[in-house]
Amino acid sequence: MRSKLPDLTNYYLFAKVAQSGSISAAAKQLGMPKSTLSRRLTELEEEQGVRLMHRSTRGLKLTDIGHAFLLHCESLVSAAEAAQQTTQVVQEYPRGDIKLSSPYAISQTMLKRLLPEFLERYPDVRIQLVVTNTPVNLIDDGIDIALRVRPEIESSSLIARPLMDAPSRLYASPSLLAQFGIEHPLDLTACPHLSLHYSSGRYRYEFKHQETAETLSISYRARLITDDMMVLKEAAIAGQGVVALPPYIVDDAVNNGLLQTILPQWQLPMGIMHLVYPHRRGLLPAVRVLIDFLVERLPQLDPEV
Amino acid sequence: MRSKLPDLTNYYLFAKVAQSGSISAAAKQLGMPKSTLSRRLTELEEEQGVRLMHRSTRGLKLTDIGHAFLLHCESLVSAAEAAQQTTQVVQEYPRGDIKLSSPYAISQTMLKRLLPEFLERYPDVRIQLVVTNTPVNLIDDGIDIALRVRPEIESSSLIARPLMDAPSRLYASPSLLAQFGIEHPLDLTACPHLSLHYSSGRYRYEFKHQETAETLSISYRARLITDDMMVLKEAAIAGQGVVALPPYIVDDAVNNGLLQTILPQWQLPMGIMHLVYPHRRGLLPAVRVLIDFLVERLPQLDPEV
DNA sequence: ATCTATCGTTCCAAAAATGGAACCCTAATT
DNA sequence: AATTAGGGTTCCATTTTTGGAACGATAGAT
Repeated sequence: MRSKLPDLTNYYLFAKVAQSGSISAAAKQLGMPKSTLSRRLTELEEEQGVRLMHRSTRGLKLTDIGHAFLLHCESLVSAAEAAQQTTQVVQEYPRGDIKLSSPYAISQTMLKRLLPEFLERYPDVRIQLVVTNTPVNLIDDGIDIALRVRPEIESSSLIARPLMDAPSRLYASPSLLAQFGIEHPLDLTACPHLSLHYSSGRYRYEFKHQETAETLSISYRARLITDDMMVLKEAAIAGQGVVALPPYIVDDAVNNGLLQTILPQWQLPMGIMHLVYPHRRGLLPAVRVLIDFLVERLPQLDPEV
Repeated sequence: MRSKLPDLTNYYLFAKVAQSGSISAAAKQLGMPKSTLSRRLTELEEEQGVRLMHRSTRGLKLTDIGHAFLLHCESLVSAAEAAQQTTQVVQEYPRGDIKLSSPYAISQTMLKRLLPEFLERYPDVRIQLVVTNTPVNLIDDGIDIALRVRPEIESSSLIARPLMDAPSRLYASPSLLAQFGIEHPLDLTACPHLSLHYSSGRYRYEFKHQETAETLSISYRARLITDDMMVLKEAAIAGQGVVALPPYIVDDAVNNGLLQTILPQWQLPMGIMHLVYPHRRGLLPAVRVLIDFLVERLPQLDPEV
């Protein structure tokens, strides 16, 4: 434990004065009054209990100890300048490392097409893409930007930017539909289901009729539960059950006739795809341009898989 | 020119906080209120324009840039500690380098006998003995202690410690005295002289009778002028002239009958042997003990050559 | 689900640092 | 020898910083 903590700025000032050879010259160079400089050097000497420089009317002269002390002060100044440089260089233009978090689905359908373009445009930016369907803690995991799809944007200390609506629809294979003719939500109680994993444990469809606004809640027990939308898609194509997925995931399969939309009149809760980041202030250029890039390009992305 | 100079203490505080993992812990460790610490870290981030750490209710977590910044801060702290050590280690006990200045005469008759004892007593002290008869500028030449013999102690910004009176007396060889019977100062106008070099150019004896207090000033032109008292002594022994010298230089020659004291009733101006050093405050132990040693031992030194 | 301990931040009166002017001192110049 | 220019120091009203207390927020415990 230290009873009195030293003002390291005095070390820096001492180095400057030693270089200049006089307090007056150093004061002019530093743009500070010589009275302050004089006082702080005296403080430094008293704090150290040692005379570092002899005063005369024509300037200063370092003592032997002053010389030895100066050597370390100079390396201190170098370290300070190096530290400063690490923070300044990343602010000049987009450069440096970004850690981006995304769910599988978005990564595989969208980011894989967008990120190469971004990297091309900003050659000094490196991206670490963390793909996971489990919720991430931006701060604990050191994430700069996270892409999320949630029923609503949760308030938190993070900044959120909505990107696009992410509706889900029900899909099934023609073969399954042939087996279970599904004309109404209540018909779903009879057929098998596939589902994303919900940590809440609430496996149910919250339907709302798009014209009558009638609501209907159907519980189900899924035969296959996973975080991987692509696995669900393939299982659905194989006729293993009904599944709720975002259209952009299954559009190609629908176009090819491998899957069909079920109950188009009944809407499922809308998800909102958005990105979050820790704060607006002190946003690095690299992070800022990636946010801007994603905000601009993701909503306009043509879903063609 | 820098418009706003950074407070390097904040770098140090940041390093401490990064180590501790929280502001509260670091505040306790540093013995400062956490409000100050919090404020100064915020200052640091604003000054750098970058977020160095993410705050949460359970502590702090460095950003990537914070980590990079920390590396340099740690080397800054190391430099500061090394600097501090250079000033502290010489204050613990007498150790380190001393530059001591002395005239030839004192060096050859006194210091040569005293310094070995001092070095023996303080094994971690090194002495650089600068022997010269020309006046030295303590500050320009980096002298810690200077021995001087002057008619009076000049006032200056230096600290002076009187050691002993340094009277001069007139000496000559028996052969010279046989040739020039000297019974009165006026007899000196006829005989040859040897003299120390006086930059003032005033070569004269300022006599004062020790009983009548009568004064008498005798000018002379010396046949040999030098800074080296030993040369003068040998020349006097060789019968080349009358010379004014301190007794301790010539005592052995007087005892051996090689020289004789002239005009013992007439006193020459007293010199004062003293030592000077730049300041009392911040005196290093090594310098202090050498001063004490010289003040104690030099006056008591038995002149036996 | 509620409570609690502990974190970081904010507030504002008190304490400390600041800096322009005046000052003293001495080396270099006249 | 007298003068002057240029250096470091001191003074004190002003500005800035400080730090104990109150506050707000949240992760972990009950």
